[in-house]
Amino acid sequence: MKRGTRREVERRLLRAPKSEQRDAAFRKAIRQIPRGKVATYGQVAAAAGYPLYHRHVAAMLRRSGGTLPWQRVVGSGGQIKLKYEAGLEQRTRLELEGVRFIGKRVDMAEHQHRFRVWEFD
DNA sequence: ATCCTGACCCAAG
DNA sequence: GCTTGGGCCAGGA
Repeated sequence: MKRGTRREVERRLLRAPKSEQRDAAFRKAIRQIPRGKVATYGQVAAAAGYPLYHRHVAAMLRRSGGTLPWQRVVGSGGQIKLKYEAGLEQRTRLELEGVRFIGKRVDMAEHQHRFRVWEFD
């Protein structure tokens, strides 16, 4: 993927619709979740600077194909929100990263990612 | 403008 | 553990 100078990126963002900026912020937050850790939709939204936009994180994830570690985003309490096969795949992917489950939920005490507070933009 | 929908969330019962 | 109802917000029809 082409990088672009910081200036170009900034200019593109200014021109972009608000929803694009939001999604970019979501993606940025999600990319910061390391292997073996997870964050909730709400935490991603808040970390990105958009509290109350948890549903939109899900919407963005749904559209965005493959480019993100989507399996690391779960529902509150560590619940997997995807249904059927997709849900199983997410669980499998997480377990492959070493994430342990307690029943149907991710062991959040052990695997929840804490976003650093100083990463605004 | 209205109505519906969603990989959500939370408090109740 | 459930199930329900309400709140939340933007996008699409």
